[in-house]
Amino acid sequence: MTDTRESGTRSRTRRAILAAAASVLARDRGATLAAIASAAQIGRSTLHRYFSDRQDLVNAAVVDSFRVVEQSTAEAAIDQGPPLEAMRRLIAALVDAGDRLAFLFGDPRVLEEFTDCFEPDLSVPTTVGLIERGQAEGVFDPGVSAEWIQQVLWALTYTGWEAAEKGLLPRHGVAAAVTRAFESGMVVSPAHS
Amino acid sequence: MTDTRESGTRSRTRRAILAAAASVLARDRGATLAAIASAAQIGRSTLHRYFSDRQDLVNAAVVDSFRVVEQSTAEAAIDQGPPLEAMRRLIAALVDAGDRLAFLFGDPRVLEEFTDCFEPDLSVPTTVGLIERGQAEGVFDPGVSAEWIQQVLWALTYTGWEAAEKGLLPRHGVAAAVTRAFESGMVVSPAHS
DNA sequence: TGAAAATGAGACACCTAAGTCCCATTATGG
DNA sequence: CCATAATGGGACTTAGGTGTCTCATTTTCA
Repeated sequence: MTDTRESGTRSRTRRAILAAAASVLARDRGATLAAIASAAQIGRSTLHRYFSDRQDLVNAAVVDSFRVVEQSTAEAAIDQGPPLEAMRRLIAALVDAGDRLAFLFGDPRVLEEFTDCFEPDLSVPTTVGLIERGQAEGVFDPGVSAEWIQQVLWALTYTGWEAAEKGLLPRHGVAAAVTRAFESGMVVSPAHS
Repeated sequence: MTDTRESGTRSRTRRAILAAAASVLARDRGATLAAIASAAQIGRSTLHRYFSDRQDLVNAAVVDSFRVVEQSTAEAAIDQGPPLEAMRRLIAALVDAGDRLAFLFGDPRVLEEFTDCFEPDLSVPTTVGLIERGQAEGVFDPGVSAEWIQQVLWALTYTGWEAAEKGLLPRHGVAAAVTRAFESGMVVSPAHS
């Protein structure tokens, strides 16, 4: 699966670059390659040795971030247990991968360009799958599409990450705030006008 | 308040530029000035006659978008009537101003740079004011800060706009979907684990 | 320890967007 | 109808990021 032909050093450097790219680009999409290299604590020349193009780097960062988020999702075991609890685990996992999610979610066009040429790993349970399971069990709102619920999930998670970034929320309270917002919204009493 | 020293023609052109800038930049932050000028159906030279700098244009677009959103907020009369219904009017208004809101909300750094040097118009009722009023009346969740609720409001509205952009939601259903998500979240039954 | 791998710093040319003028043309308004 | 405002298109320069290359230095590993 992972490249066995790549030396340990190179592999480590590559990871550092991809992580830095996601982190920096999440906060500033127009960030310079020099800025990314600096964040990764490497020289700009070295960056070019790993990724010829800027586009090449962005592509790789997207794929890698996908992989990381997918990994987090997988570790949340969202295909097991009650959907509601699975969702809570998923939210916690997504918040932990905040940088990567912010990078993927932050730019509307990044995702679009890749949803086409991406064949999802079928061995990994999907977020939409969890949502549909929850809808079937009557836990998640069946009145809207699963994709919309997924969008809301990502948006809330991203917002929580951003709020923590700017100090609006404490780091340790993000997952709880997002979960609360996702599950019951912002209105206290059942409000039927 | 508005420039009376500016001719009708210039005023109209200026508005067109600002609207185009918000619309284009909302969808692509790195968009060229030529692209913005093209979207405004004017020449690039003309754009430079109105805004010397790119930064100048962006600043003006932010200020203008603020004004438009503020205007929409004001027309929603959010300081009158039950908070819940006021919020529904506000959401509808924000969705209508989707372009501008997406532009303001889309870039985390745009807002930060301006919150400092911005003195809010005190004659206009504020969103946070509405939220705090609702919290005081026990309608909105008093367990979290008003600012966080505002962030969630904006995030959901933005997500609704974006979903409509990519065809995930029908245009006429955005306000309803956002309102529903804001008020009751995505979970059907009252879920107390 | 010695060879190979990996890196950093810098020099360099290139390209694109940005910003500045200029001039001919069109639209506006008294 | 005419003076003037407003515009569009194009030429031009500038600035900054990008991509390529070289060479000296450091690190890794057998």
